[in-house]
Amino acid sequence: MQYWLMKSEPSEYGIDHLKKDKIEHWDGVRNYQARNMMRDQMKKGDLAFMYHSNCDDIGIVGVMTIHREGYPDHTAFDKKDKHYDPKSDPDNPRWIMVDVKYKRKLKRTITLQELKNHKSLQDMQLLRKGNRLSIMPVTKKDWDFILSLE
DNA sequence: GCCAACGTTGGC
DNA sequence: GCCAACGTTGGC
Repeated sequence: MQYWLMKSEPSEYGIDHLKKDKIEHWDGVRNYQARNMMRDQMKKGDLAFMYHSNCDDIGIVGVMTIHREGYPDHTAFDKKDKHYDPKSDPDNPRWIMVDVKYKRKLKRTITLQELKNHKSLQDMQLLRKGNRLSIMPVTKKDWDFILSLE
């Protein structure tokens, strides 16, 4: 059982969308490191924070469950899709996605600024300078601590 | 809108 | 395999 953090822009797809949809595929990841984690490490039943980036209220907003393990991201084959990738061959898909399931919305947003203020979280990958990964593992220690802030 | 920090591409 | 140019991410 592992813990994760997954970034999303709420103007594209946020926690309220997932609350309504209940289950959604996490498509559009076009970064090899993030893909490899979805393909090799994410297991059904793992828990993930949803993190809102590029918005007025940056931070952790909810909890999701990994509902389906890695499978081909079909949006890479769709010419009309924003994340279309002509180099992804349907017979040998380059990109992977998982399905996530809504678990709950946090009572409040735990902001990036707040996370930065906690010494015990300073080693979190999220807080490392220049970090641009949209999917990253979270240790159980950090997971529990962050939830205790809620 | 700016810009630092990456990741990717492609010529050599 | 190197590296410059370019594109993207994401906080501010």
